[in-house]
Amino acid sequence: MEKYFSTIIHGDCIEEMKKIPDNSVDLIFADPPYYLQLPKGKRLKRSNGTEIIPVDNDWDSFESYEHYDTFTHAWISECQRILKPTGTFWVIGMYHNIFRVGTIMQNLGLWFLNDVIWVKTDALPNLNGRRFTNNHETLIWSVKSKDCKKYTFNYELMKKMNGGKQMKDTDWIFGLCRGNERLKDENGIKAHPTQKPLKLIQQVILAASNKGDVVFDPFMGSGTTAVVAEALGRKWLGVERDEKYVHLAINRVKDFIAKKV
Amino acid sequence: MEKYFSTIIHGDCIEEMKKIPDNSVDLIFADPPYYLQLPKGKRLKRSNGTEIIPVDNDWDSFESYEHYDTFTHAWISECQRILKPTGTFWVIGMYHNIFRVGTIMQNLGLWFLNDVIWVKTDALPNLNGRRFTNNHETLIWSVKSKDCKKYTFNYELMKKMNGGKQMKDTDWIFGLCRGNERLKDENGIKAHPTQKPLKLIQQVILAASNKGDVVFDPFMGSGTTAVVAEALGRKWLGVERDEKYVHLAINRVKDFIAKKV
DNA sequence: GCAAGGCATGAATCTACAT
DNA sequence: GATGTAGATTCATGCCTTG
Repeated sequence: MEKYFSTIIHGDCIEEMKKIPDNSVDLIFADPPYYLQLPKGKRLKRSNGTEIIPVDNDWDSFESYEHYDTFTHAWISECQRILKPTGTFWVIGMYHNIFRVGTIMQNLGLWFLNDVIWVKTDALPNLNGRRFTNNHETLIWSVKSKDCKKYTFNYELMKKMNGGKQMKDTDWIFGLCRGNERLKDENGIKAHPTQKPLKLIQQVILAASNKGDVVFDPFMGSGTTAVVAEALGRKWLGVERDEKYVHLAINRVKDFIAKKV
Repeated sequence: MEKYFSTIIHGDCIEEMKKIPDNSVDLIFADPPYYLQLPKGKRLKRSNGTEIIPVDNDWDSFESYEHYDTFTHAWISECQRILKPTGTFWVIGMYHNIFRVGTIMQNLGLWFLNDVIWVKTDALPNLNGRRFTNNHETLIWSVKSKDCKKYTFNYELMKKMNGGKQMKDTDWIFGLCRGNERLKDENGIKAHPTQKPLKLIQQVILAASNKGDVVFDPFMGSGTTAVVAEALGRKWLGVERDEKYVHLAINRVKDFIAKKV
């Protein structure tokens, strides 16, 4: 286990998790593919003619709900296995996928503590006036099983961060990841399509882990979990399937450590 | 069909829906049992010693997730059948049940428009400091199938009600049903454990139906959907299994009509 | 240097119509 | 019916240019 810490493993998360012992991580944060089912190749345009770049990456493509469910069941059951009885497991998603994710979690015996709503402050408006603006994502917060009562939750810290009042599942109000925080490629284009804001992950890690705890992320992407865990003195470990993102995340963490020292 | 309008049918909603023709209702609002899985007989107490009355009614008891799913699949597939291609179907729930409900809806081919968050302004605080305050419920808004594009949505009205800006899925901020609005029995105790606020149902009906449309509610409970539909000039129809609530709702609607005239 | 305004852009299940 | 093209539509934020 120890040899792994503070590294991003390039590989399939299910295969890599199989190498991790039972009951060995304190906190899991997972940002899996959402299976958006957007039409391939079609681009929505703003009135000024600029295009909206959708998430139509290969990693978000599945043949059917059934295929998505099989994949989801596989990685979630590994997460459940490696999670300590005192640990907690977070998954983020949207209405496209979160209901399926939640059902599979319950079927596996994971026990829900909350469904937390990340309310966005600067989401893309609905461009055709046929729906309500899609302005939030949902985080499911769970424990390994119903009888896990002694999980880590820094209630008082959350209360303090919320101005002295008990933090609610709807008090998670953050902007999207943009500006200088958003990683860009050599052409100035966003380097990862779904980079999450530091503040969001920070709140998760502060709420549900302590210094020295092991934080695991099966879909490391641009490495936000790694940077926040490193900054907050947690041990961490991540898996990422796409080599391009592995390099992105490793460099990001290196940069962060270099600037800190 | 016509003979049914503006009535509350006493019976099992699945059996009663079977009598309703295909493609015949414009809007369905459903507030099904949440399957809270609270321990029977246990009562939480406030610090002043008073008891919190939980929802532990028989209608919320199921043997297992599987039984809940079977029941859910049955009533939702009937709703899908009776819904017009131009109509929309709303279901409200919490983290205990909404993920299962959403998965079953997707499996049946219902297509999601939004998941709307009802943010409460006066929810019960978390009493033991082991979770975030549970401050919202989730409404899934859907159409009969993916290809139903011409559904009713009063976009401009919603925008106007939201101060001239596009209404978001997180702009649904209402207090709980309390005070004079909350129905009481002869002893002054709440007459129905989960009575929904008028404002919430009003926003649903205003958003997704027009005058003269048919609104259906398979779990009528205290009759909130009936009262709002009546007030807004919609035709309506409801089913309720518990005879006590049927009488409650009928009297409530009668009172409402009497006061209006 | 500072204020004002221009402009780019965000996990998006788009709609209507013609062929 | 399936497929392709044109069209209408939006809000908050932050960086950058201009004055």
